[in-house]
Amino acid sequence: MAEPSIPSVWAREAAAKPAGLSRERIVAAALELLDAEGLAALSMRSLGKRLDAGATSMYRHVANKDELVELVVDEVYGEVAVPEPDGRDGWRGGVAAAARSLRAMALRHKWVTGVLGQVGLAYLGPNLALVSQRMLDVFAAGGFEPLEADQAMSAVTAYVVGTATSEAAWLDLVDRSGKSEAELVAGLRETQDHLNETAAAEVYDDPAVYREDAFAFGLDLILDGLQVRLDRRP
Amino acid sequence: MAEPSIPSVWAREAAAKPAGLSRERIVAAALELLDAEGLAALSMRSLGKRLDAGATSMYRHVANKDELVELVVDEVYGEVAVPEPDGRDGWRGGVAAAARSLRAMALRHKWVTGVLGQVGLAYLGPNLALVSQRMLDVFAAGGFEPLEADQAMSAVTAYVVGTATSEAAWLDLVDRSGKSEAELVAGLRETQDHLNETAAAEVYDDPAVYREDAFAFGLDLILDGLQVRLDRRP
DNA sequence: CGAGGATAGCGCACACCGTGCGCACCGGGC
DNA sequence: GCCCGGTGCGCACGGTGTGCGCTATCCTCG
Repeated sequence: MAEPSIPSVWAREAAAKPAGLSRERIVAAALELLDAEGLAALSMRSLGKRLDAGATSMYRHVANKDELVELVVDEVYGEVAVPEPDGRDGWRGGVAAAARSLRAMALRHKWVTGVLGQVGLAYLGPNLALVSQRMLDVFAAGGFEPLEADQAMSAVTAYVVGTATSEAAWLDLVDRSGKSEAELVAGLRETQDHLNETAAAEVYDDPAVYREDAFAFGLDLILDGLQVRLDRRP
Repeated sequence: MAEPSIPSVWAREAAAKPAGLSRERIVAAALELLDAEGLAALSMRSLGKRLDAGATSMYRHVANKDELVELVVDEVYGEVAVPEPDGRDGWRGGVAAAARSLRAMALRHKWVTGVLGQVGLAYLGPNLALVSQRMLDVFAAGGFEPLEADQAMSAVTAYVVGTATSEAAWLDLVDRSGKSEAELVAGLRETQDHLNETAAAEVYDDPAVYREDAFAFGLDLILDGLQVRLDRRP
């Protein structure tokens, strides 16, 4: 108010609203929108609204909606942490940590798995490539041959992504239903007569804990399988 | 041609164009369309055209487009073959066969993985439920406890679906590009400097064989891991 | 300082989407 | 013969991604 007019105007322009669009700002806004409202709620129009921009203004900075989404996917891949090769937990600890980090990312951004199924990422971004490379390094440091390392990495990521996909879909269903996870399980068990599979899960108080244990179980299977392969060496 | 006229007319009505819409006919047409042109090409309008029907005529038989898609998904799950428990290949052979069958189905219908990522199948259809149940039976017959069997099945299907998702996306990209798989790999290796992961794959003449070997590798990891668990028993 | 060209943003328009609604028709029971 | 439940359809509405051409702004060069 009573500030000297010139700097205050400048400051307000710069701080409150970055004014100009830019690739970064667009990607950041899209990420916010996706996290807050899900994949279906991301449209160029809604994104424009969030940026105080017109519906087609983003096309100066981004070729497609598809390209935009790929950029956001790569952005969140930047959150995945892969330990250094030769870390003190060995290859097994390193791979497990990376897998958990990937899973955590996918559950933090429940829409990613939906995108992975939909769009065959045309050009994998730098962050995704980095994660792959670093996982390969961990396997290599563990003594796996390049071909083995490649296939092992594919197996681990396929498992993690597969798990996360089904979990994300389930969680999405849960909070679209409005009920709690436990209630919904109970309800399903009534309507579907054969579901003795999840019957096994009822010993768990907390469904989230069950899901986490199930994930760890499957991950251990793969890691044990890799260990077997290592032990069979000359 | 020279048939008695009355039965021939009747036959033509019944065989050539079933005339009336029905859930089955709609689902069958949707499946054809999906297999032929992919998920993006399925719209109520295009489906109506294929059925010589109006765009909204299907809504008498199907609640939603989402429900329709779920029906089609369950339909193709009917193609998945799970061996009898106690088959002569043991639990390991049975699970492997089921996994291969599931993978083959997903690659025959490249759009399914896209759907699995998108829609949290609200009510799993009978065929899907049957496949799950039969896989559980195979594990049970192999001596796994119910909880273990449940988690093992989840792990295997997560791995298979995860693999199929990334393969389907890749294959989709391939034939959208118009080039051959080998050409596209070569092209990508030039633009992306770090891809020494797939570098390992170049020893293979046939990319399809590589993909199959990679799948078998990961599946064996899981099965070995399960064997370890079994051997560790009292 | 003034002019000119690049570029960002926007509004409009187009073709397409899922789907609610009410009308027309048609086959079977009283 | 009449009625009536259900089937199919056309229309319309609000939404989508995005191509196109206008305007306004800002940077550069004379």
